[in-house]
Amino acid sequence: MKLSVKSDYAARAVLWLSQHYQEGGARTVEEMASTQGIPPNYLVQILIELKSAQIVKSQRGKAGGYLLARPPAKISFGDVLRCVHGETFDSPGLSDAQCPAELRHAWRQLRDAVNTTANAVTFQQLVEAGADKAKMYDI
Amino acid sequence: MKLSVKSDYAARAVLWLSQHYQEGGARTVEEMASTQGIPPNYLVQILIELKSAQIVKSQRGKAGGYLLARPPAKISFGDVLRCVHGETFDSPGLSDAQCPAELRHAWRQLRDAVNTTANAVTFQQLVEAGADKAKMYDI
DNA sequence: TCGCTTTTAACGGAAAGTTTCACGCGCAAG
DNA sequence: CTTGCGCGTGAAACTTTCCGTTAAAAGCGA
Repeated sequence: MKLSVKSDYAARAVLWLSQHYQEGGARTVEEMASTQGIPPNYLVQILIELKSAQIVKSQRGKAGGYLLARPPAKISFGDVLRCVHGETFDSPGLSDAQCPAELRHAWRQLRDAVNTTANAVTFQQLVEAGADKAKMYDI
Repeated sequence: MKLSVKSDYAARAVLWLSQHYQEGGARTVEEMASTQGIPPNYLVQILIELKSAQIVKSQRGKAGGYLLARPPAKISFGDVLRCVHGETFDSPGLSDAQCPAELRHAWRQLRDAVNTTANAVTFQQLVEAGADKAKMYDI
């Protein structure tokens, strides 16, 4: 089960915004795209989806750009995945009546496993993990 | 993250072969396809992949067909998923150097969660779960 | 040899994913 | 109030994967 780059791009964007959340100002798409290695025009589309999911918000005009809609501690990995793809995990078997009941049960187990772990990871945690690692190199 | 019908078809096929494992004989593709609601010509391709992964084996000629290569207790859900798709879980971020280390860690957590739960489910368990449920209706 | 089955390769339409382009809109500073 | 900067939006072009079909080759048993 291979998922597309879109979710990776989205996660990078949210992580980067999380790392700059303290500073408060809005960040431009261009800066985000160049530092994260994402095609700028594609990133725009992703950010719009993230915005309609209330994960980020935007400011227009001069000094405009994007920033998180809420603190990184309140944004989970699952939130971002659900925004980009429909669900964190989905199989045709889950909605096909032809699929045997015992098999659907297995699919549900997988879905639940992904959901719980994805919901447990917040971007606050990721930022702290990155900061800790950076601190190690400071010694 | 939506996965294709292919894995569902493959799981149904293996489950069905598991349910007939005791009887010993080989089952034809045609029978499998019609009872499980799978396009026969597509099922052929899937079975060949399952065969090359040593999950099923085949017999040619009259009274030919497919049967499991080993007991259902030794076949996990993860085995079938890995056969059909490359891995049970894969994100571009896992292999892209551009992806921040802390993010890759999150991807790994998800991958590991899927792997462990998918490996924990055997087709023996699924068959028993189905049999138990059938027994309930016998009363 | 003949009929039954798997095996293999190739084909093609449909859908999704990825990227780029062009132009309209809103805010704020000058 | 105009102008410049950056977001907003839709659509086009392109690539890749998915899904299923077709047809011919080859093995096995009677």
